Amino acid sequence: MKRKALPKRIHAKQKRLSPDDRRKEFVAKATEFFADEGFGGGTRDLARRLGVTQPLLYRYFPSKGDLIKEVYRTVYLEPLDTGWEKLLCDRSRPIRDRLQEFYRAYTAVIFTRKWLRIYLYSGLKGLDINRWYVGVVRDKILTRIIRECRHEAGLPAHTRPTASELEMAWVFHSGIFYYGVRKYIYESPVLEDKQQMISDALDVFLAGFERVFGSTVDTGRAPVPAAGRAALSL
Amino acid sequence: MKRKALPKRIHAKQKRLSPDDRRKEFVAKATEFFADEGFGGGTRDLARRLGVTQPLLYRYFPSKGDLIKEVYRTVYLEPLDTGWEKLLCDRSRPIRDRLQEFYRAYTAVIFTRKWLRIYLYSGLKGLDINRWYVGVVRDKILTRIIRECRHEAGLPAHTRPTASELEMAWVFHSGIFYYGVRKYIYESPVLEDKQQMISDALDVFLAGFERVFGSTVDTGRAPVPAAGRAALSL
DNA sequence: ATAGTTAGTGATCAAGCGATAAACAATTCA
DNA sequence: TGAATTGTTTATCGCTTGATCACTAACTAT
Repeated sequence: MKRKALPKRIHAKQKRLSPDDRRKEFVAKATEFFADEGFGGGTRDLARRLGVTQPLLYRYFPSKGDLIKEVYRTVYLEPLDTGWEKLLCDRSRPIRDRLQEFYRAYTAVIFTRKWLRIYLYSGLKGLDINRWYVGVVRDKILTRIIRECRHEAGLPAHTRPTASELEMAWVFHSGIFYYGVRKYIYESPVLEDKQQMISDALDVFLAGFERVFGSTVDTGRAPVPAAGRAALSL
Repeated sequence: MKRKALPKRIHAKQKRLSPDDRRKEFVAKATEFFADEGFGGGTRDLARRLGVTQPLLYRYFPSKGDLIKEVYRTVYLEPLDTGWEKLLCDRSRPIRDRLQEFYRAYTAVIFTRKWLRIYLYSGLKGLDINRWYVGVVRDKILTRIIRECRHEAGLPAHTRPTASELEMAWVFHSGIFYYGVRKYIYESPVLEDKQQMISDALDVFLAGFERVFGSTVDTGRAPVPAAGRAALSL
């Protein structure tokens, strides 16, 4: 591209990017690379994919582990905190709309081959950042969802969710999450229309939640239907 | 234990097991080992855990890959096919009981650190056996569940499930599945009572399914409530 | 007992790994 | 222009990996 004089040695490509751009490029492509190969992938293969030589990586990152940490940081933190909490709590809109929009936006971020694979790999490594992320989902998302569901059902919404309620929110959330795993990790055929999946899942969850945990306010049913939470009879 | 005369060399332990027992022991412990370390774990570490030397592995398995294949086989195939299909289709019992018992049994098999980790690792490798397993779950479990749900809701139960119905079964199933992942992979606190989680999830799913996909037969509601499957309004 | 078979071991190879040091090339500034 | 600086490569080190080979010791059959 931009080469003044032919160097004596035949260096196929010598870009000489600004350090900051180079670093960002390294982290971005390393994310893809480790998503594909797992974190056992070699630094030589990674460098080949980057179009540079392997030792150059060590000018930008002290060790492979540090590069990986940076990959984690960008994957986990970059897409987060985009006003989702406020969206979930905006009671001027119907709860169903809020949840639908939230999950549309949330899945638009995490339903990529890259994100899901890095997430699963880091989960298998038992990393702290993964535990932290699970905690964030629980406290910032699921707890709010339950609060809003309670409010909708005419239940007191200011107390902390019960363990059972939280668990149901997890089951619902994980069900949606696994749609992405099936599609991008297992590469299994899924319902092509993601929005409909979310919509249906929401319908099932909201209807079921109210019926199982809801009060008598607007249903006329007993608070906890006997058939609904019956003990296992076998 | 059983040593006639002290050998000249100090061989700490020389068990000399029958080949068949040895092989089984190797596969079993290799499963645990790879579940812990991932399939990148070294053969030397594995051998150390087995209490033998590394070359001995190659007397029983031509290569590390072959050993791993055998691990897959035992993990995936061994616990399968225990009459679950018949259980699901036994219409002499209430559908809720059947599903509850099925998921109690199913999760008793797969909710182990070992099973879940091997499953996730193999999924990330994109192995055929993993795709096969996903197909089995879809055809042998979820399709039957939907058929029974339809029967329960007074819908025709002999036609193949729609893509939407199948997707909802996946969301439900995955939600339960991920309870195990949260507990054994992320080691995150979960609702201690697994049975209650299953029970509640079932209640939500059954109530929601009937409301979203159900007919008018026993509910007196419109077949597809307008509010239930409304298009997203944003 | 003794010969034959085979489970198990120690030593080692070639290849690949992460990481380092020194040489070189491109840019910047005097 | 020439010196200093910094990005990039070549060459290489020490270590680990999967795999192999020759050998030893335990079991089996006669």
